[in-house]
Amino acid sequence: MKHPAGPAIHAVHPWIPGNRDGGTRHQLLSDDERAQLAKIATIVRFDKGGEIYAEGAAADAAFNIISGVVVAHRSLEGAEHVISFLYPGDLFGLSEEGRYANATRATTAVMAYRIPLAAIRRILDNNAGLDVNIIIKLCEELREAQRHAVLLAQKRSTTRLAMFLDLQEHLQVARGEPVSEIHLPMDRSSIAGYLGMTPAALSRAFRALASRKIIASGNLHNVEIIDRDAFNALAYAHPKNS
Amino acid sequence: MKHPAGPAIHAVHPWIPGNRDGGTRHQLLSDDERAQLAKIATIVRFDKGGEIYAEGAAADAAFNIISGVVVAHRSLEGAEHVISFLYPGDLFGLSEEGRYANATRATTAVMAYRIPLAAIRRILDNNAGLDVNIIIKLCEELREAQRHAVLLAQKRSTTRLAMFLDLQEHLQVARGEPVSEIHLPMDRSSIAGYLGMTPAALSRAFRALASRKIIASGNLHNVEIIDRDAFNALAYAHPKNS
DNA sequence: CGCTAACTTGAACGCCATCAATGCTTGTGG
DNA sequence: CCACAAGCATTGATGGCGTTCAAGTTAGCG
Repeated sequence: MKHPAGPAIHAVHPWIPGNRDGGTRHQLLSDDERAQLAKIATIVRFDKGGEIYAEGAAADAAFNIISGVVVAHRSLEGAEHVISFLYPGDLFGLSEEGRYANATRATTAVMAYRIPLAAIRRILDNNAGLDVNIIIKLCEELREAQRHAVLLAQKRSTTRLAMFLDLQEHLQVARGEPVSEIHLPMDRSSIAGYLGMTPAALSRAFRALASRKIIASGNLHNVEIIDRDAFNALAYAHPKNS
Repeated sequence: MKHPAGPAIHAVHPWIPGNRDGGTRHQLLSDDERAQLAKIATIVRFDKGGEIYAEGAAADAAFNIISGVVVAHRSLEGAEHVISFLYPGDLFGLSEEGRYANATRATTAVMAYRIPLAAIRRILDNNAGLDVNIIIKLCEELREAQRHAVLLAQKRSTTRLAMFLDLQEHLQVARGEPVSEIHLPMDRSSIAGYLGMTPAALSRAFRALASRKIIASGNLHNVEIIDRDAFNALAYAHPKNS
């Protein structure tokens, strides 16, 4: 991951039926597409906690993460609602309407490609192969947003937390990282914002799962699932899949 | 709307900066694209309450609504979470992975074009102009899913209801329908499922808004906003827009 | 016109928000 | 390397709000 060849977009393929929950992400861009994008993209760096763009600002570029984690959020009168967590291989700053629909902030140190929107539009108009891949990526983001909504509709905070941990674990698998422990790079208040609850409630939810011997967490950013059956009973109240 | 020329997809344009909340939807397909799709599409009809496809079923076709309203939902152990309401001009059955990710049901009588997925893929590969429009549509669906998540993160049921009514009103404006009253074609339990609460709580929320003279509803499927300022104070706790 | 399903209303319980105080850890400067 | 400070995370007590279950009412459909 030192010297990447250019922007990289990862997604699971929406058409090819994969194993339901073991869906692996593929690189969507060909080598020359990456090279083409690399010519117009610049590499930008953000410190931990740094703002990438503000909600409502004029949208002039999209971003493609090289390393680090970004959190997309909207601030609504005091409280901050987290829209999504973005990882390397993700593309953001695209699904807007002339202006950014939400703010983004680096939740760890971040390196990213910055791709001017005008260039993207130009490529979309000329290049036939690229846009199908963007469609695939958008489908993935859409499915994730809908999963997020399902998560938020749950009433018990332990259920929401279990579903969140399950989601993070799946993402980790898809990225090809080891999964003995679930890694949570973001801080507690970001997780709370994503789950639609307060940090206090989130802390209690962690404690509840830990005291029921379902999870164990040494440090703040790592969680291990001990009782997989009890965990699944919480997280999979819904899709009878797998 | 009697004899349509073929499938029609409506969406607000994500790039052209429109007036923020007065965003009007445009027809995304050219006449010959519609004609081309009409050749491979069949018209199907569903009774009120009829299932269009089940969650997890093999996805073999997408649908484009001609008339009526469809509700996309996922059943999680008893409770039914509503993902979205789909109106004429909407496209669904697309953002999946070989299988449908959620079930859909006609919440009113529905007429729709049924477009085999294989045909869509074939067109996407050959036809350069069509896929940009699908990207636009996907961006719109994505934004809506994210708005839905923001709505679900609200704690007070009256806030969620107000945000929902606001959303429905905007959709009605975008469709070019009169807006003196907000029309709600779906039944209460579908709305409750969309808002992540029980029908009982939804009923109380309606009553609360009515007794505070913010809304008035004669019949079950029509609501009028009486006190616009108080309504906006509830529904717009967040985007400092327009 | 009667039936059935949907919606409303009521009472009690439980969960989460709130507010505030304490404990921990991260980073900074001595 | 240690001490300190500032944020972040946890914990405690209380109250409000929505769920639950049940009964009553309305509306829609044959």
